[in-house]
Amino acid sequence: MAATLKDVARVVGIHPATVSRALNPRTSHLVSPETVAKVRKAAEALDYVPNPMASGLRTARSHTVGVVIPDLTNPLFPSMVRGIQDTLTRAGYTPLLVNTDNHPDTEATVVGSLRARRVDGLIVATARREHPLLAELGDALPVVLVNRVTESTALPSVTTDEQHGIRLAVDHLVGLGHSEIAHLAGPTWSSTGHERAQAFQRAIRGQGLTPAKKPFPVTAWSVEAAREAALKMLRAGSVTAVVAANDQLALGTIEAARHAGLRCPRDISVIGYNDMPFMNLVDPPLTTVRVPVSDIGAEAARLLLSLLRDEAPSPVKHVRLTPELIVRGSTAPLR
Amino acid sequence: MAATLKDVARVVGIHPATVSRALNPRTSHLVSPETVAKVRKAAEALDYVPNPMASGLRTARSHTVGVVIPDLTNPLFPSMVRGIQDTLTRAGYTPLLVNTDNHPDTEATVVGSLRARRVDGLIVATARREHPLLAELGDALPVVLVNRVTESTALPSVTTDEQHGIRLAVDHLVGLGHSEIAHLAGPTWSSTGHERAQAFQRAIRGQGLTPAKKPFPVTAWSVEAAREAALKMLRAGSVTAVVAANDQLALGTIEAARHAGLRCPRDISVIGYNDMPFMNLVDPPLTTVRVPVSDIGAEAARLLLSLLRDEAPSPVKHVRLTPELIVRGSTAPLR
DNA sequence: GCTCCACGTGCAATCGATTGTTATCGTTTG
DNA sequence: CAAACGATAACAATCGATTGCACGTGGAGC
Repeated sequence: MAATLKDVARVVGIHPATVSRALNPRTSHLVSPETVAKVRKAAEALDYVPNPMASGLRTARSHTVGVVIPDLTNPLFPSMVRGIQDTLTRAGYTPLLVNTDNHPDTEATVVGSLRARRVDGLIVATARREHPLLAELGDALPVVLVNRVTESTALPSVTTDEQHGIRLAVDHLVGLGHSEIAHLAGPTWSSTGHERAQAFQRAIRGQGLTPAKKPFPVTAWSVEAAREAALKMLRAGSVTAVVAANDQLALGTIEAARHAGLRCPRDISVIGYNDMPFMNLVDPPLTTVRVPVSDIGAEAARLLLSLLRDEAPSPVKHVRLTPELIVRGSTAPLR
Repeated sequence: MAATLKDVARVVGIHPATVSRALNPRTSHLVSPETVAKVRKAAEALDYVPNPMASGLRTARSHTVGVVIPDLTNPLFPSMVRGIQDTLTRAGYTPLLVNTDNHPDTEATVVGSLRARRVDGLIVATARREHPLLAELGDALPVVLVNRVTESTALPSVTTDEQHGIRLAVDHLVGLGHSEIAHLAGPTWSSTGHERAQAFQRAIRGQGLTPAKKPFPVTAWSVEAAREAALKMLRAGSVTAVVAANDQLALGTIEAARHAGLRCPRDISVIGYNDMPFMNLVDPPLTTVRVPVSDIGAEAARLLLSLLRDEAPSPVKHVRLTPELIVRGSTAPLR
């Protein structure tokens, strides 16, 4: 049905190989300009579209990139995926999206299916601090980590400056007069959870305060997990403000506070992290650290593309973007 | 690097063609059980994974499906996409996701890229009532519409019962004592906008009421567009309740009401449609018609898979799922 | 007037899997 | 005893694009 190189060649009256060279920008200098013009015209007329399976078979490159995320329905990821998609597509690559649901087994399966599809590279948003699989993958094909990183191996990554983000949050609260500030930490297996917790300690000490008791890490990045942990935290001691490790945890904290008879922001201030969609419309509108999610995706795609282009192995590169504080209604001056 | 059929054949000491037949469940009956067993073992040992580009080239099937959505960052779609992904993946197909941003030109481009990739079929969530491109596509390959349908041509589809959903909303409001109920309609180019508007008229008349003045269609499914249209609507006459054509429009309506000095639900009740994530956390928690978004996706994928399997053209099939009313805080009895 | 080179193009092999046709073998049967 | 048969498996062609190599032509240089 669809036209092939041979069809174009027949129309122009030349050999298919010449048509191939003429149409490929990298080799078209080998063909006379007149022939190139004729080939272009004929290809256009036949609406010739190269068959990626044929060229992929020959060149062993699929022009396809695997994108591994925990779960597309987590509102953090759609923007990131858009950033990735837009950048990859513009460069002629097709992203293949898979979800791991944060299960290492599922991850192994879906990554397997990506490799079966012969993806040229991977963008991985599911890194854990300990993550043996990633080391393996990094040896086999270009891999870029987004958002989270791993300690298992050195891989290029695009992340944000957690240190800075958390400091913005803490400084904001201190500026409002708070001194009894607690951190509801993310899962410790996640680099973001870990780094934000450390950044919190540093920021607090930087303000001449002492960290509230012990850290309160949750087991999952979910509203439900946060609710329970926050309840314990609130019972554990007097706290007038909470820096949550992400927006879900902040929402859970607010619910827990409400459950404990505290009103936010009147009795307790809460700050989130990420600024997911609709966080301006929840009750109360959430003060949060905004992460340039779409840019992270775009940057990761660019990084991977550069890896795919270069033959020579380049030094492992880390890109860090800067978050900003968005002040809304969930934080208020200490009364 | 990776093992091929030939490698497996060499290990077993037979011809590659036989290995191919042994490994393919559809042809393995042509090979003796003992050979099949030996082949399976060798394939396992070499960790042979078939090259989809090679088999796709030969069979002219990519085992790939295009999924065309307006915009992944619209919270309605991630769930739908998950439903599609999970179902397709289980069946050995890989979804290729593209965004059109509701631009027909962008759509033409991205659909073009899908066809260049030789997708075996399409799942399209961007149908407009007038949509010439869809007729063309439907002739060229299997296409299933989701959520929205078109009048340009008859294509299989998976949608919800708008009639029923809107009736649930209207009946709820009437039950609360409202009689001056308006509809903030979606764009008329969208079948959902159109059908919900018609369903509204019917439901109102079914309650023995008269529809409030004229319809108020917005130009886009956005909070901003809704805000403006809702302002005009509120000025146009007394209204105690609004059925919005989707959640974004409901949010815009609530903002407009607030701007006009009305409190929701005290002075005005508002109902949304879809029940996007976080609609339980906005202020006030949104009463809305919940659509089984993930099921829609899964059902569409199943429908497409059946089309891909059958050689014989089957009659065009339409699946309709039933929505339900979720009552929250944005509706209250008429005072 | 000859060699040599550069340029443009053709030729043919190749990527890995699939599939229609053919060959082989052991067995059965008239 | 030969032909026929069924079951396996080998052979070879094919899908469409790419690419190393060979070939021919025309022009430059001596």
